[in-house]
Amino acid sequence: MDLAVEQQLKGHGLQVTVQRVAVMAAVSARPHATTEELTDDVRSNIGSVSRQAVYDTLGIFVEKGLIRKIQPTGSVARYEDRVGDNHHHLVCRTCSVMVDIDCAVGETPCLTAETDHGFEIDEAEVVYWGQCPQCKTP
Amino acid sequence: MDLAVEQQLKGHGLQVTVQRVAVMAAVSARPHATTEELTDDVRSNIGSVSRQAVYDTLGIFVEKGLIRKIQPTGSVARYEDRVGDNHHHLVCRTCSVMVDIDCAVGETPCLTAETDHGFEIDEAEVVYWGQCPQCKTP
DNA sequence: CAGCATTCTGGACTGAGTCAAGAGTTTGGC
DNA sequence: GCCAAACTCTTGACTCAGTCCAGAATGCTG
Repeated sequence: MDLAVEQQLKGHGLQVTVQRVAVMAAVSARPHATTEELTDDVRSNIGSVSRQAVYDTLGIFVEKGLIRKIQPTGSVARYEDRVGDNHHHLVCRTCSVMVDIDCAVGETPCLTAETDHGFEIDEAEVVYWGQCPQCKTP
Repeated sequence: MDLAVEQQLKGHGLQVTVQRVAVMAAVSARPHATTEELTDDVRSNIGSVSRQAVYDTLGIFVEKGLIRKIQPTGSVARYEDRVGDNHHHLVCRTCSVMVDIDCAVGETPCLTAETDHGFEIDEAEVVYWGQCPQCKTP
């Protein structure tokens, strides 16, 4: 699987380094993790990384479309490796837990606004706010 | 119109102060403004405010449902007074300009995921990413 | 108009994220 | 295999949004 990551990186003209492979692995292993969490995970895998390397790597991955960055209101940046499919997120207002949710309306849903304001829309990001099962007290 | 704001505040058990009225006026006058922009607007209206008063007031208004806070990935917090209706946002990836867009799918759209994961969903927030007319160079 | 609760002010502080320069790795050509 | 050039990582200083706190000021109720 590291081989697959290497191919991905090379395919985008990026050098293959232990840091990058570890960051990609961390994002895959723990979806919706914050930069700090990812840094910790990478450290426990390869010993040490600088914060800057993680930020840098995440930024490049996002730019290349390998991962997605999400930042709901009131949260710090989070990353996930599910790209290309059309899924959205459920966020608990109380505990901030975030879960994936597949869009029920087909391939690229909610893009019904496409024609407005002269914008050229390339992505619809949907966040559902509510209470998770644990937090909605009975 | 200040009277209406006063009624709103009192109705929610809040004291009426010049700062609060001015903050509400600023949010109404300039939708999608950042805290800094709002602070500037308030200052030019009533002379001076502390940053803390603005943060505090905005926080209370959001909590009471008088305004809405939005924070797309990579942006600082922004506020708007359009609440209750169901509209979404178009954000330009290049210049970060943000415009309102009415949902084309009816009253509370995109809530088709309602049944999943045991969440109790109360709001669907939709952000369309793309290029605004100015930024999509021809 | 007096007293109390709420709100505002000012200043110090936190923490995510950025910048920049130099050291260390990768990589592709020899 | 080896070397230079390009890329990437490290380190440390820095920015900036947002928070915390204690004391002063203001709005509200009787």
